[in-house]
Amino acid sequence: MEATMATEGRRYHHGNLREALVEAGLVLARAGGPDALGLREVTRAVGVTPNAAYRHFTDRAALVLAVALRAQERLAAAMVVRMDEAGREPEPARRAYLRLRALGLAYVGFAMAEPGLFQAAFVRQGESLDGGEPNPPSPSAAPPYQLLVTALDDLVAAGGLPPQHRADAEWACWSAVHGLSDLLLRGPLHLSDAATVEHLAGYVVDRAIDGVVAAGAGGPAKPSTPERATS
Amino acid sequence: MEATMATEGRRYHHGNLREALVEAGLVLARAGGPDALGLREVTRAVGVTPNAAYRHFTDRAALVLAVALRAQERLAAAMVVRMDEAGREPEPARRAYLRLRALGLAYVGFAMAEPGLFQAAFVRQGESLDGGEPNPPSPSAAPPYQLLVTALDDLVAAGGLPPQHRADAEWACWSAVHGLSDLLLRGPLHLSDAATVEHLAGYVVDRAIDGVVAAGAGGPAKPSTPERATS
DNA sequence: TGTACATCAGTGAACGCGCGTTCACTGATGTAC
DNA sequence: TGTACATCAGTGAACGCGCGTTCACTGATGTAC
Repeated sequence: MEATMATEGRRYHHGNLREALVEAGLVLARAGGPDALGLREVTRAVGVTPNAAYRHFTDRAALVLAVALRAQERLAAAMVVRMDEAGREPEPARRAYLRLRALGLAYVGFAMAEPGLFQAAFVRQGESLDGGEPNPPSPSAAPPYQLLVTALDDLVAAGGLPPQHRADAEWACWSAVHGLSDLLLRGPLHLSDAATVEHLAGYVVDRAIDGVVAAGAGGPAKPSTPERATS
Repeated sequence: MEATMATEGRRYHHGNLREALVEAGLVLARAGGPDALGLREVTRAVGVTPNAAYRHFTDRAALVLAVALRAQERLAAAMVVRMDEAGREPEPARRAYLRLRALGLAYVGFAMAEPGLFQAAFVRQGESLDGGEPNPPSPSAAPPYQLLVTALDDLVAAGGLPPQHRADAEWACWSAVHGLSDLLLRGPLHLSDAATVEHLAGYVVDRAIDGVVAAGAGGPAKPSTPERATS
C-alpha cells in the first residue's frame, strides 16, 4: 500500500475507518453524551455510509463500547496529570496522600469539564435493564480503577494507610467521587457554581480519605450484628 | 358526579387519568427504567389514546418528571421503614448513629431492589446536555434529601457528631451511597453477588460516617492551599 | 324537574422524523505466477 | 514487469419501526335558569 491513510484522505478506501469512527464518536459524545452516539450520526460525521461501520463493529453497541473505553483512557490521563502535579512533596506518606487526593479531585474535575465524555465512559459494561449480554471487558480492568488501586497501595507502602484498612478502600473512595460527580452532573447539585463545586470536591475527597484511614475510629461502636443491605 | 372513577372504570371519561398515567409510569419504570417511559407506551398501558396525556402533561418530559417525583417518594418511604427498624436503641447518640446508618443502607438497598425506579427517580432535574430548560422543583426539596439532613441534625443533637463537622456532611454521605449504587447498577460492580453487595454497602456507609465524624483526624496534615477542582 | 349550553376529557388519523440493520452491489487493493 | 483474481472495504437503496406531537373532532359532564 502506498499512503493509504495519508495526507489527503477521502478515497474509496478510508485507510483506518475504525479509528476514525471512534474518534468521531468521542467528539459527538463530548458534546452530547452517550445518547449522541448514533450509528448513523457517527458515520455521517466521518462522511461515510452508515453500514460501512459494520465492517468494523458488529453493531451500534460495539461502537459505543469502543468509545467508552477511549473515554476511560482520557479520564485516566487527566488523573495522571493531576497526580504528577501534586507529587512534588518529598515526604513519602504525605506525597502518597497528596497523589491520592489529586486523583480524586481529577475524577470530579474531569466529570465537570467533560460531562459528555464522563457519561460516555460510564455506559454500563453490558447494557442495563433490558437484554443483558455477558459483559465485554474484565470488570475492573479500566485504567482509572488501576490508578486508584495503585495510589492506595502506595499510600499503604508509604505508611499513610494502615494495611488492615486497605481492603475495599478503593470502593469507598470511588463511590465518593463518583457519587459526587453524578450529583453534580445529573443530581440536585447540578446548578452549583464553580466555587461550590471546588469546595465540595475538596471536602468530599478529604472525608473519603479520612473515612478509610481512620476506619472504625469515629463515632459510637459498631453494631455487633451486620445490617442487611437489600430490602 | 356519580362514581366517575368508580369500580368498573373504562368509560369515556377516565376519572383520574393523570394519576393512572403516573401509576402506569411507575410500573413501566420499575421494569425498564426511565427510558421505558415513552408517552405512547404509558398511555397504551392505561388503555388510552396517546394524546389524551396532553390533557394532563404539557409533554413527555413532564410525565417523566411526575414519575420521578413519585419514585423519590418510594425511596424515602423505604428509608423511613429501615430507619425505624434500626431505631430501637435507647442511648440517643448510638440511636441516631444507627438511624443514619440504616438510612444509607436503605438507599443502596433500594437501588438494588428497584433499579428501574431508582434510576427513574434520578432523571436529571432539567434534562442534561441538550436543551436545558430551567429546572422544575427546588434543588433539594426531595424527600430522601430531607431525611438525610434530619438524620445528620439528629446525630449532632444527640452528641454523635461535633457541630463543627456538620456543614456539608450530607453531601459526603449522599455521594458515598449514591456512588456505590451507581457502581453497583451500571458500573464495574454490576456483577456482584448478594453477599458482596451487602458487605460493600455496610463498609461504604461506615466509612462515609467515619469520614464526617472524624473529619481531619486521619492521615497527614491537609495542604494549606486548596487544590483546584476543575481542569 | 327539565332543558340549553359551555366546558371538559377524551378519540382517531395523520405529520415528519430518524433510527439500526440488511441486501445486493462495486470499486480498490495486493498477491501469485 | 505484467496480468488474473481473490479479498477486502466501501456504496446505495430500502426494510420496518416506533416515536412525540398536532389537528379537527365528539362524547360526557355539570351548571344556569
